[in-house]
Amino acid sequence: MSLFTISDGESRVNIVPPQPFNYEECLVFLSRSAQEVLHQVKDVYVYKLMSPPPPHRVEPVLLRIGWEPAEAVIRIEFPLGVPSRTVREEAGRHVCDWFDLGTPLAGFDDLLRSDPVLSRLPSSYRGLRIIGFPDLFEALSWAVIGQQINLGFAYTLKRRFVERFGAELTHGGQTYRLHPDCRVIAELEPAELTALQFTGRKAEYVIGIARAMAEGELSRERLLQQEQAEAQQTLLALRGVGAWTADYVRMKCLHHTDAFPIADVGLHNALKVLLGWERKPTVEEIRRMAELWRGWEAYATFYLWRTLYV
DNA sequence: GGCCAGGCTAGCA
DNA sequence: TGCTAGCATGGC
Repeated sequence: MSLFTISDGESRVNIVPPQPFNYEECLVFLSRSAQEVLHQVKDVYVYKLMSPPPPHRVEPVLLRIGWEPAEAVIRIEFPLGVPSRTVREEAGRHVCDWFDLGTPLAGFDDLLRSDPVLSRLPSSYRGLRIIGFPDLFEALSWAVIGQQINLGFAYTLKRRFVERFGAELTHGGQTYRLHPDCRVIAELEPAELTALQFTGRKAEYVIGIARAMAEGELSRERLLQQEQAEAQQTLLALRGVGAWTADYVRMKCLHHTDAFPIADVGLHNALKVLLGWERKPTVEEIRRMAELWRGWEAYATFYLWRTLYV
């Protein structure tokens, strides 16, 4: 049985999310960077372009996602016109995937109250879900781009990458964009990415990953069929993917709630502040405090990151 | 100008 | 298996 219910209202799609679910908190996360190019938050709506599933590869579909408090539903509308039922259903699945509505949060909810560290988090976070990446190539590209550089510059690189190689659609004076397709990136030479100020290494990594995906050696479907540890090994075998990236991708794309990018600098900073320490905790110290989080490390990390967004 | 940034690889002991 | 130099660049 599915945790969420999608109903097709002909012109729009309603999703009844599982409890707890907190749309406001999801908006905070989605608004965290003014440099984001793959979605826009306006008022209480999120706009996102979705590539329709094959064989419906026609135009990308613009989604307007909102919250209907009276009915407690997530509502998806289609500003460019109502697409076919198949595409509407895909849009429903896409949003459920993006907002991680398939994960029952009751266990983590208990942890938020009982854990000595996590109970320090604002209770207003309750119902925040891991906003992820339905697209594996997007998840891997973003992780590689963000390695060892400050986030502001990471967003700059992503914006150039998306604007240069992604599909776009303009509506009402606003341009909406799709993440570049792996088949496009697979054909590039590193120089075409270093021209955007990717380092030589990042250029090689992203193109190598794109080629593995374009050739069918690597796919989200296959990773989802694997056990969590096996998926980790599959990801680690990719050049440019270390433990942090593999955990990040499992957390944000495969919905693995035990994924734990423990070396993450943002996680360390968040814990330092939350605990009121003078220094950042060591990885060993984090490992010990995370013993109680077993199975929920990904959500603990995501909630700790949330403290960094003011 | 120095240090840090949502790390990773290759080489070495 | 474990450690580290080197990578490369922007932001502060």
